Amino acid sequence: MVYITHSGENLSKINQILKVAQKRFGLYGLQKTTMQEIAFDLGISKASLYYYFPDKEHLFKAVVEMEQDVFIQLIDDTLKENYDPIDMLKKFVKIRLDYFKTFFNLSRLRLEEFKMVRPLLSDTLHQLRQKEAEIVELILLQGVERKKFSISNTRETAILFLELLRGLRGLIFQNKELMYVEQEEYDMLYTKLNLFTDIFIKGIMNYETK
Amino acid sequence: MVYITHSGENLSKINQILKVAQKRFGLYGLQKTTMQEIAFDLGISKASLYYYFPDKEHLFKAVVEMEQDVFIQLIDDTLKENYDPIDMLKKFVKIRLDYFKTFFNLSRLRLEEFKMVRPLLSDTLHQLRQKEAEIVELILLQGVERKKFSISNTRETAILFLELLRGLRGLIFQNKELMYVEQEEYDMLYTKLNLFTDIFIKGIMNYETK
DNA sequence: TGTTTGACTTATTGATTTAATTGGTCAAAT
DNA sequence: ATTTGACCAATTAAATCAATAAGTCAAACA
Repeated sequence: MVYITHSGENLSKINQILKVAQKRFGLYGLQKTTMQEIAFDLGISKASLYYYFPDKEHLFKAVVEMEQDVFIQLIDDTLKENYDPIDMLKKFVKIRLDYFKTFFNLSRLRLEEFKMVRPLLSDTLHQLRQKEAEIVELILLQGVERKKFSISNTRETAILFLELLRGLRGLIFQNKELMYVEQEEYDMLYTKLNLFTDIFIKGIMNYETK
Repeated sequence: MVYITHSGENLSKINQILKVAQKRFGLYGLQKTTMQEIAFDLGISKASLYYYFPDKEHLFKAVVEMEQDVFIQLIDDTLKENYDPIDMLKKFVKIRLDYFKTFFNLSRLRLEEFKMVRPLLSDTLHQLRQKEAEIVELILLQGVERKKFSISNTRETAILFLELLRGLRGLIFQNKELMYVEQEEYDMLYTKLNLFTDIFIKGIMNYETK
């Protein structure tokens, strides 16, 4: 994950840096956070920061990757407790929304900046998408196995499902300059997501062996 | 539609202006098109242009409204020939995509500019959304009447369906600076839209009285 | 050897000014 | 009713310069 591999003793230091950086980046975004500020928060010099991370972008990337790991871990843990594919899919939608709620509202990124950052996070975001697709496909496959779902191409369907979720969420930002979302908007989105998920589930249900 | 109501003789002149303006706006967008250029294309002076339209924004708005009228008319005409709700929904999706294909590829707007233009077109776009919602709801209602669909809230479902379409389309622009879309991307989107529409239709189907 | 730092250079950004372009007005002409 | 050249004000684009932040490095330290 991190650019330079460090010895055991300093892993906590890196985590320390990541935590502080996460807070700064979360509050002010990539552009409006300086390396000096992060160093100041840590009580070290800017030069020391560059000992652990080659540049600002790698540090930012490491923070985002850390956040994604937490998200994926949460999904994995929650789905372990569930066994009904339908419930799993619904749970997935909820956890996913909650994650993005905290993620986006912490980082009051301007949409313009998010565009700048995108190429940098391109592969990281791609990996997250892949991981999400795997999770959803797994759920769908379990549904097919138990004769609950009837899906010809589970991979394609999983990706479609995720893109529909993403698309629905994306509509919120269409009129905005800042990426800040009100609670009310999240509630509305959640209602829509549930309505959609119900229809989608019914749309992939197996009615033949009923 | 147009700001000033003119007498019969000059309606063609306004249409003439709209056509020329559409071409210019389509090629270069709102900002990079000057009133002088449009006037030059028409062979009249800039001041004459201001005789027909109070300002640049109203002219632009009139062009967009003209394009929307064409779209709605095409939808209405096509749906008149069809009577199966499922076919109608599929046709709607296709016509809608075709419309936006020509619309977006003509106007190579920068996404940044589109944001600037949005408030100006706010009510116009809202009207189009309303009209689209009416059309889709009508299709759904016909499906319910014929016991083909089972929908508790047709209005809500129609809006959801449209938002899912919009969201899916919106994903294309996420990585772009320019709003130009390759044919290949449209083909992929069309495949996804079809897959989605099939699942959605199955998701609102009535299986009880089968 | 692994870690830290102040002093330094270079690249970006922000503010400011100025010149050029463009949106919009109007009296006069047709 | 329609058209226009001349005009003004507002916006934009380019250029310049100052300030800030990114990133480097030799030396010090543990």
